Amino acid sequence: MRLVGQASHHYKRGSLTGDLSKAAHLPRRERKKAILRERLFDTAMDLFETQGYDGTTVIEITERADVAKGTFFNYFPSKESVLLAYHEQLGREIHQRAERIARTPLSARDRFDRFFAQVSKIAKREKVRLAILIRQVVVYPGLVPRSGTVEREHTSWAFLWPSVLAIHRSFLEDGQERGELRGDIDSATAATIISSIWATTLIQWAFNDGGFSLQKAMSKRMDVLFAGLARREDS
Amino acid sequence: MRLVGQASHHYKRGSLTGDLSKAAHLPRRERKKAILRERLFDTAMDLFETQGYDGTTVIEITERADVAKGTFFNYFPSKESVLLAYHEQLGREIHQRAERIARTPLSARDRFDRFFAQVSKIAKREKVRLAILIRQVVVYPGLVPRSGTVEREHTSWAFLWPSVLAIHRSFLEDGQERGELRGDIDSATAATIISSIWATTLIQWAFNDGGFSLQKAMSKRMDVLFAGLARREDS
DNA sequence: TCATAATATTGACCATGGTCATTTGTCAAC
DNA sequence: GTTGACAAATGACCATGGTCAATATTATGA
Repeated sequence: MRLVGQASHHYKRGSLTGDLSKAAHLPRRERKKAILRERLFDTAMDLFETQGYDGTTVIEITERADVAKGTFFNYFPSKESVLLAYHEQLGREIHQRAERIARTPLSARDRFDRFFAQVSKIAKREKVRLAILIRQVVVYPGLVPRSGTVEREHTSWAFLWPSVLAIHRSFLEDGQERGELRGDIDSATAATIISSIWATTLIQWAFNDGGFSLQKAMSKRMDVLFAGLARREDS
Repeated sequence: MRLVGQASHHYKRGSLTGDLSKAAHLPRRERKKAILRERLFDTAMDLFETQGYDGTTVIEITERADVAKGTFFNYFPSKESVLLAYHEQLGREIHQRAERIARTPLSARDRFDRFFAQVSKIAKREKVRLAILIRQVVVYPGLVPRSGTVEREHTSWAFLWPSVLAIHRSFLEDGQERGELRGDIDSATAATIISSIWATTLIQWAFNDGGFSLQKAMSKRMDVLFAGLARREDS
């Protein structure tokens, strides 16, 4: 238990909602509300990071944020939902990178490799928090995206899957390089496979306290996936 | 929430510990202890199945089993640990099948297919319980096997991974068919990939209330894995 | 049969996540 | 200013998972 992490505070505050810069023109009530939510989020995540999720009580959070216990639940429906907010934030950041990569003229494999590099960087930065997230809510039904048809098919790792899907699709739709991937595999299947491998690798990495190179491990597995398990005649 | 399932009671009782048949010659104390543990396990799982995990309190379990609340914690260190016991039981059953298949003279793909068929059957039988298990503890660190070196590398889905590994290894060590799989892929990597795909597929299936053919879905994904994502020159 | 030790059962007790009626604060209209 | 309507903060309260010292039960030996 416990998962006490070294308190690394290089986390960019204020990124929970992108609106906080715009928040200046909001009515005072709204502005204060947003600020307090942010403060609760930051306080909670900091405590999670230093004391672990289970080792942190809601009262600790609210005392440090200097509000009453009940106030916390005005802003977050549950203790766990703080992690859900974190999950969304992480997903947004990752997806932004993915979208940029999807527009880059590279081979399929190179696009994925670049994506892995980016995610690895983020994972390294978020190590402790990621481990907490994984332990606590990764398979949680609350993370299942309920929107689109395709999305509904995917159950966990909501924060990776859309990005992988975007990259894979971009490749298929990208006339100039069509044909480098097998055409008979639908995007959803490919994305599911890739992100499930990612998920497993990330879990291993997080629980291993970052004891191996995430990028190398993932690259090795992608080698296998690209080339296939079966022995090839032409080799 | 809730996950109320149709109460399907075709679950073989008394299989929590294989010793229960032998239990007849145990001293009375030991025998009673084993029986009570079994009763608590069965009662708990039945309630989980009908009312969901969160919808069942420990008091409900103990009242139905006609003991005091504290007694429960003499037999299980936590409510969740009932699910851990279930997880182990499931793992044992699956692994037995895997070992038998590993000794069967079939091609690599056929061995895996047969294994999938078996697991699919078990999954169908255990549908509700499996969903509960997944929701509650699948990624839980308590499930990480801490023994062997290789095992420690794998983080979740402990109940699938050893089986997949066994089959894959059996194939590699099986002289008569060596060469059908690429030889440069180590067993652990292959097993990780396969079981992570399995995990994702199972999660999707369980949360989809068994709304698609587990076997077909898995087969499709294995096709991709065996052939590889990259376009092949010789096709 | 009794005394003693070993073990199992019990329920009062605690900590904590979460609820909700009540209180406090904010803002606009007059 | 004063008032009233709305929103937010508050902490007493509840439910439940888990602990533990006290009690009851069973086994053993004389």
